[in-house]
Amino acid sequence: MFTERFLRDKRGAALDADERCAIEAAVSEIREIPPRSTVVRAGQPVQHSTLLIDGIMSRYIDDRQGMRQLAAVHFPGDFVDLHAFPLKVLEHDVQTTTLAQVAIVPHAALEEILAGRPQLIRKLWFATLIDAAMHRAWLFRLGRLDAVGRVAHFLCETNARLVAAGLSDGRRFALALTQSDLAEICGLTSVHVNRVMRQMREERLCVFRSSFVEIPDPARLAARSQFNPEYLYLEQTEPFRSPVEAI
Amino acid sequence: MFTERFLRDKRGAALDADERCAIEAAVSEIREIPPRSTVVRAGQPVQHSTLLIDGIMSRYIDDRQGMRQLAAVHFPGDFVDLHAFPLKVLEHDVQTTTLAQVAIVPHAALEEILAGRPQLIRKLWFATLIDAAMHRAWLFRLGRLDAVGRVAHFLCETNARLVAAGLSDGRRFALALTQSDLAEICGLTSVHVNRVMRQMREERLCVFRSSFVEIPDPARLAARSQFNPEYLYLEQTEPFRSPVEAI
DNA sequence: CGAACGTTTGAGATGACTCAAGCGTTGTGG
DNA sequence: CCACAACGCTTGAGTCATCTCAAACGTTCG
Repeated sequence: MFTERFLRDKRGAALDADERCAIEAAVSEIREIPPRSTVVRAGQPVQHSTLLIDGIMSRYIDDRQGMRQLAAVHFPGDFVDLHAFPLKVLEHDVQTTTLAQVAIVPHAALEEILAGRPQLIRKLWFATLIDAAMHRAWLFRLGRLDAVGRVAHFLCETNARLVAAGLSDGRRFALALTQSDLAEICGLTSVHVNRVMRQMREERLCVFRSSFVEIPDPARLAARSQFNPEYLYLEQTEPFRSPVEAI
Repeated sequence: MFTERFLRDKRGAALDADERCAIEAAVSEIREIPPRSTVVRAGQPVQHSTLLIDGIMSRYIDDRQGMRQLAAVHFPGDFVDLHAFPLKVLEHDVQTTTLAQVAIVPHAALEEILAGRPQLIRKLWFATLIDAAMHRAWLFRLGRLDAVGRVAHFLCETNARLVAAGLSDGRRFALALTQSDLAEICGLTSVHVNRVMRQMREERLCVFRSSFVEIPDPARLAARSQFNPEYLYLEQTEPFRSPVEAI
């Protein structure tokens, strides 16, 4: 079901059968949303949150000149705008990046199922704090890495998350992002992302072509970008060790 | 008392008398911590959280070459590492920046007072999500602003937060940070921060000297840095309007 | 008085940006 | 079924913001 991937593989926060049933019961609707559609606009009251079943969504802040900075990218299993549940209003926009299938969870229904389940509240809180931990990793990426490092760091993170979601084998995965998306994630221009991708290809760090990422040596990519998966609070971090490190 | 400033001025999340009493009862100890002391180290289990009463603390991630990226700066009234309560372990370090006076809240005691207070849980959750919203604003700052914009944005944010805490009159406030601290906040080198400060002084955007900040025209500084205080979820945003805008 | 620390300035290097153009693919309407 | 528009990718040339390295200066504190 659609709660299958939510919090799975998160250290000590995986949902039990009752909690999954409860969340599924709180879903009012399953919906398909076209690509590049705004789901939540900054400053507007939010009555429900969306659990992403399929596709990619993102959260971002625009500047006055039309430049955009992404603050998060969401993959299947993410409770995209759960933040809006305690906050009531968001200060940023939420958009589908690709065609997305989502489960709508009205806040009123969420409120009801949380009534007798203090542990579930704690797990939802935990989930939002992992988002915050990812924000911090992104701050490190933008503040202290060069262009190649930033892209590499993002791809390491994405690989790790998709492995946890069962959507990457650790070296290859589908990723329906454009070079412009990558630029908005990494605080770069799309032109420069293009040059970075070429360099990474030449150095055999990673190949990103036609919505597909291939990482020949995940440990080398992680080293280049100082990627340390601790902040994802995953159950086990084995998949991120290279054969060389593991020996 | 030391809970006086916590969540004050936060839209719809201010503590009531009972909640403040409860938190104060949960405090095990008031402590002074010398400047530049590490309070929490990444990866180590945390048993208590610290409510900052006086001074400045910060949370950061170091890279391999000794460069540091701050992810948050905390002022009096902030529940500094409340994140550690649901997370149990942090993925970043927490340090005092100046001499700090803190109230220690053991997680076990916090657990007890939360038992019969679902509203308080919600408010603590809210408080951690405001930190996440600040992280997003910082991402925008690092990803899309130039050096002057970044420093200006940080000073606008700090001014707004200190106004809410009663520690700034909206134009002048004490800020015991070095130019190196500012560099670690803004993803710059301290040398460049120095040049930026000079430029801002020359353009009368703001003067930062001997731990004191003076902003002649807050609206102009906000415009230069595209600062929009929405993400701080403050009760009223009046103090951030310039006389010109207000008319 | 000297050490430590923070600030200030200069000169030169470089990484990322801007502007501009061309190319390839996809989808759509004549 | 072709033409063309729209979009994303690629590349080049030149510019500019920020960095690095280096040195000097001021202040504080023991």
